[in-house]
Amino acid sequence: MTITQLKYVLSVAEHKNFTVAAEHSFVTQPTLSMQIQKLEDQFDIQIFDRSKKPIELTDIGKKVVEQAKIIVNESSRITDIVHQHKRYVGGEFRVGIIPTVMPTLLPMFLSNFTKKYPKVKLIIEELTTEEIIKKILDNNLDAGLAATPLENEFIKESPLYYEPFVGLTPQEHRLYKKNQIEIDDLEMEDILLLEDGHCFKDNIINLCRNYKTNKNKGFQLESGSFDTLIKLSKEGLGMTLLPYLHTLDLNEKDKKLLKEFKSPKPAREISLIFHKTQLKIQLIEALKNTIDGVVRGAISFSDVEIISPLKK
Amino acid sequence: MTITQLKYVLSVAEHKNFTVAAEHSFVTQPTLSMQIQKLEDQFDIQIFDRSKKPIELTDIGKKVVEQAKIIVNESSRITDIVHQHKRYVGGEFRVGIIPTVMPTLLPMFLSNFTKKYPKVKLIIEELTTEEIIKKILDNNLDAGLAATPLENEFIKESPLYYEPFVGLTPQEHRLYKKNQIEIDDLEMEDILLLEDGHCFKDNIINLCRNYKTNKNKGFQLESGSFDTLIKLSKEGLGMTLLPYLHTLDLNEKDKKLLKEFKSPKPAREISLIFHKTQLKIQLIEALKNTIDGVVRGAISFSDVEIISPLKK
DNA sequence: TATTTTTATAGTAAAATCCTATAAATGACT
DNA sequence: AGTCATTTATAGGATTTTACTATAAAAATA
Repeated sequence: MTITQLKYVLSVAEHKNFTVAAEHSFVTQPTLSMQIQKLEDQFDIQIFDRSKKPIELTDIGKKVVEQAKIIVNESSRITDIVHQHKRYVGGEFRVGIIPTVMPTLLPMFLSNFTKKYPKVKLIIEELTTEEIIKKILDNNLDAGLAATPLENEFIKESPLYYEPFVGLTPQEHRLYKKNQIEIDDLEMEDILLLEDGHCFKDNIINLCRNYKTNKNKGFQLESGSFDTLIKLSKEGLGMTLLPYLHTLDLNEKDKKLLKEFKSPKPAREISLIFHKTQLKIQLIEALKNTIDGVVRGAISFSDVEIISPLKK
Repeated sequence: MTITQLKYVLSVAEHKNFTVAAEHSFVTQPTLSMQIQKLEDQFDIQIFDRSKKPIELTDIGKKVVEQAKIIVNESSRITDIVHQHKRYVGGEFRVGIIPTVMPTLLPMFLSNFTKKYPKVKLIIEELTTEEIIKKILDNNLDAGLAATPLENEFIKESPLYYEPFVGLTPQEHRLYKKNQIEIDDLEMEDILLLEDGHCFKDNIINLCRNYKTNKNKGFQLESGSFDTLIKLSKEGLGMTLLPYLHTLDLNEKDKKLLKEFKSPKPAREISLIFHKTQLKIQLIEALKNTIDGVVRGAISFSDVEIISPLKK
């Protein structure tokens, strides 16, 4: 039994197809087929049921795949251990970023990072907080950028910045006249929210819920992007709340609609998160330092009240 | 990197010698040396400091060895998983037995077991309870026979029998006249005990401590074998306590010195113990069934009071 | 039935692994 | 220091393994 064979098995288990699996493993299909056959012969088992289309795992195949995952995963850690020892900053670095952070933060640090660490192959994925956590725990992701605190015992959080919520009120809105708004001013019913899955939505819900009972009237509108929310808001459908960094690239006209909160401003905490075992710690620290550097100029609120991003 | 290379590394780490390691790996020394060099070259590290005699691990070498242990261990589990699926009862089966159980129990089941399961290569080691637990947790042992309960969260216990303690009193002893003895009769000071490390000693200490404060006078004599204790006892140095099965092969003269406890007799619980993950579960169940079978005829006390084998 | 897609097999080239023989290095001992 | 013994490294070749190309066989689709 070799690690290579196990990788081939995992590839077929993933793609349910020998030909595709072979391509992803950068070998020809006969090579992969024969190695898997060898493994099956050695243990005298069938890992795959080739009669089904698409190919299925047998009962014992499922167990073997589970164990193979562990072995391949643990094997890949040796490389990390060596890199860590050498303080080598390079190799693949897979980072997940939540959608409400991606468009504002990524442009700020991406080119800086790739220039400073040319040997790192940065792989960025836009994912929800739940997906990021799951992938970090499964070792399918090396780090994530998400709103915290997450209260997950296996995940470590390293806060990067506090991003206040900023109100955006249409001219007809009851709060339009106010210079600054307060949490108590908010009425859950007339706030336009992002669709489910975005932790920013949960941030807002928690923000309101902290100070008054949620009347639970159901939200009239849910959208996946702030741009849509802003447009709808300007149509007079209600106010909305934006994360601070998103307000920076509004046009001058729209900026007039913004309403800051009174200090301490309610804010979300954005952190670099990663597995407690701290694999690829140099890469993580390199990324943290890079983001710290670019963020310092753009956002540095300290007198804030952190709102939880968790569904209650 | 291959699993074979990692095994070679572990072998050298264990034996601190390439030549010896090669023998234990059933390859020639150049083969092993070259494979280790290949691994070192691939990661561009030195795993071993060959200038030291005997060979030492480098700092990074230690980390690599730790990870290699995990990988090799997880790899070996695949075989177990396949065997388990096939309900195959065979292969190596490593069992640790505590010294006070070994001589009485092993002869009872050994030949039965090897006859019934000729494909199993049974490897028996005499070890203390602590050593058995450690080795089970490290996957250096598949099962153990020890006094329970152990209160270890990773170890499962499957009780086999309850073995009462039996007193042995010399003729001059104050208890010699009694027909049956009671726990309250015991005086810690005049009981001859096994030396430290035997859980049977802790059994006895717990037995006495349960009913009267230990006067902590220090024990006059400690020995590693019951035979010695019996001889010393007959010299008039005090009474001693034996596990029931040990009393069966005393000569007739000595048997007259035995004093049973009143029911419920204090007893130790002897269990088959193994890792919660239940690797090699068929083998474990095969062994349990075999022992159950032979034990039923020899020992079947039920109205007993189980004494803890743990140091308090 | 013909066509396409997918997996298995055959034969061969490339590579990796292991062996024997031997050199080099290290330590021990005279 | 010089010799011997022990241990690790190197060289060269045999064997085995892995991977490739080409193609057959099987299954699914049309």
